[in-house]
Amino acid sequence: MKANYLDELNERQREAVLHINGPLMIVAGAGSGKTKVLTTRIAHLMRNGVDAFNILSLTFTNKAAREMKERVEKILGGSEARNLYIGTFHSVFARLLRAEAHRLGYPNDFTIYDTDDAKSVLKTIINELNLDDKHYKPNFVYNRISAAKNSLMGPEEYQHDYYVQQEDMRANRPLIGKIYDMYAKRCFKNGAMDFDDLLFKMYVLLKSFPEVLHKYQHKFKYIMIDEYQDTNPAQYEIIKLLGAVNENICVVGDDAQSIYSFRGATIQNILQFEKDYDDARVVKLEQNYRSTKSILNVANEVIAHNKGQIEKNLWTDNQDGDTIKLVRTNTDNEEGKFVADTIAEQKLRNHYDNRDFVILYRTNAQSRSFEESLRRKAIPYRIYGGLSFYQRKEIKDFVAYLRITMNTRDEESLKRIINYPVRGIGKTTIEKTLVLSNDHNITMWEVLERAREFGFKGGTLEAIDGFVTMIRSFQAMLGKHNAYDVAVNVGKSTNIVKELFNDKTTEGLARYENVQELLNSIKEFTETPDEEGELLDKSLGSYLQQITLLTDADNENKEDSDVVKLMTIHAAKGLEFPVVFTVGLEETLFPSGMSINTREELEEERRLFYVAITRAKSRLWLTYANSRYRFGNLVQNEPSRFLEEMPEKFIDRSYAGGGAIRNAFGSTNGGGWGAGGGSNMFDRMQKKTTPSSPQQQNQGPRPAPKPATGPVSTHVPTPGFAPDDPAGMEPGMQVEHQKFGFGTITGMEGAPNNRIATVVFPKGGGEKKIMLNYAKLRIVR
DNA sequence: ATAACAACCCGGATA
DNA sequence: GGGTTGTTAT
Repeated sequence: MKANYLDELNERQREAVLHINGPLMIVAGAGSGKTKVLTTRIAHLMRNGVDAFNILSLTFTNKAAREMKERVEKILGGSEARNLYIGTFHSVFARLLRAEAHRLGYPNDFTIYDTDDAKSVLKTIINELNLDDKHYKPNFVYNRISAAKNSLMGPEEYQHDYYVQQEDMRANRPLIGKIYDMYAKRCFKNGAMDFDDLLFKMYVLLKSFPEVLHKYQHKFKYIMIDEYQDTNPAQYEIIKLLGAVNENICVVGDDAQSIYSFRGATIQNILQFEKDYDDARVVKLEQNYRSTKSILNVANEVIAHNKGQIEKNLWTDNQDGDTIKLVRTNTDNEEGKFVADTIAEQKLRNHYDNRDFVILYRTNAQSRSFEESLRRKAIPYRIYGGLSFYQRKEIKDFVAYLRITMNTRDEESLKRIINYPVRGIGKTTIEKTLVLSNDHNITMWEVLERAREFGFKGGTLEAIDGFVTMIRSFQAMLGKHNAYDVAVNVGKSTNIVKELFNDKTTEGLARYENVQELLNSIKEFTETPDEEGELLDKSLGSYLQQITLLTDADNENKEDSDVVKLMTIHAAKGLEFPVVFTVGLEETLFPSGMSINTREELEEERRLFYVAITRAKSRLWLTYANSRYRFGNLVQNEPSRFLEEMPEKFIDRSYAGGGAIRNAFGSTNGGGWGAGGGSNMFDRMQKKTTPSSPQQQNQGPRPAPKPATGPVSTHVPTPGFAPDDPAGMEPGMQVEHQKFGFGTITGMEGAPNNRIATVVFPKGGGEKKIMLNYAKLRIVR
């Protein structure tokens, strides 16, 4: 062990580390060395005689857990760190529940349903109730149920809670309680828990079985919680229960970075900590080691617009650094192009690698224009988020076989693969099985097992028996072979691997490779020592429960490859990058149009902006576009209100054109470039510029980012551009297009209600087919 | 049964 | 625009 581990800490950090017994709250500002303090504290506890087996450390992401474990190991040197119980709330509780599930009537190998599984179950139930799933949208219902569970409200209470019922009535969806009830029963019948159940049932378990609570209270004598500001009431109550005896609870958080209220998190948990534990020690980490003064000052001033923060003054010894660059472009595509150009330029000018850059956006859908522009410039990139590996269809299909092998109650998985690959068990048979299972109150699997008895005949009976025999053969393997051998056998017996192998299309090839990758991951799982806790559980059931809790970001193998990263701001929390582009800073997008109705919502958006800013170590670009495509049509947004909240001193607005942005803010016509607005004004105030590409402007002595290619498709529409009725358009006419500029209609085809014009745009890339219902054209003459 | 095509929906962030 | 679901044609 490093003897001098305390020397590497500043005074505040040391204070936090040295506190051993009793409740402790560490208020850790962005970039203040939070992880270092947490890991050093764990090491310090162990140094002072605390057994690793008695330490529980909970995080929100697998990545944070992994990192913490590695760093503790590094400080301690030995292998003792292996005995620590470090993991995400969900994965730790899944493991504990796995050990205790029988008490709740669940199989120990219960299935964990991800969001898609859960919504699919909900859709089934909604249809069973003869409700319209356009009105009772599974997504909406799921969110309601999720919120209920996160505040520890079961179906009974939900249906009898006056306030909740009022809400559902007002939303004209009075039957959500009924759906919740059926959903809970269905999940139980299926032997399945969804993500929220992992918290909810954990609470129920501890509350209902004092001996279980007692056991874990004495096992986990020291508890640490990372990102405490993101805990929800369920997590809060569980922590409180577990820590009630020893009260050795150490929470770390930053109220300024609370961005998960949609997941039920309540900022109250951190604000109230001192009231919950009256002898709590509070330590504030206020020195930032990450960012330049410019960046930090901007961040501080932005967050100061929120009310009711824990008082703190984040400061840094780092140098002033560059100003923050504010960039306005005409369209989302130009925004993408600007960012790609700037990355290329910065790589040359300041010798950055691709891995030094991150592009942060509010919504995943924004990634498209950046992907395109990066690809065009041959800059390698990777998008984080979106579909996780385990959400791909071919993987879910394969995993469904494994799930049904472990847990035959799992109806969702059964339905998924009962006729995949096709084996002659069609819709009618499945329906019949379903009805029988409901009538006799048994699982579908039990119906299939007793198919003959239930009157199935001929080819159908044969097919069913074949299926049952096959699944049983997998189950028989479990005792004698490891998870990998079982999985390989599943691939063979079902013919899935062969079938994918024979598919020579590009997608088929990718699917085949994905399944191979799945098999590899199972192999790796069975062969490597356990990551988390002392439970050396290498079973297939354990594997299945873990993978559902993995996200895209946990695909770490490409972690340090030299690529530009693209992700949502949410996904970037806890990370840092030398150069950050925060994009799409427009009203209705960021802040989201859905979160501007209450102060609470808006403040959370602002905290999100704060998180985005504080990811940057040395350079920060903020970009926004006058107009962008959203759901297929062009919309125009004003610059984000957050841009007004930044101190002028540290901002370089010359990229955007200082006049232009101020005009947009003060504009009475409201639009970024409405009639007589934006572009006109912009022209007037920047006489020397070419109006076609405002993002390339360079006002000061500072060198401009010089995009390598000229503005090919950049066209600034005529002031007052408004589309004309397509009905009046005929070949020969001169028209104007928002992007392609002026052109001539040379041909017309298609039905009267869906006419397609052929238009030649001399400056906009030649001949194009324009669907008149979609693209807006202005008739010039 | 599958492929090709039309209709429809989406409002967001995640373990 | 893009992804998914439903419908129709072969």
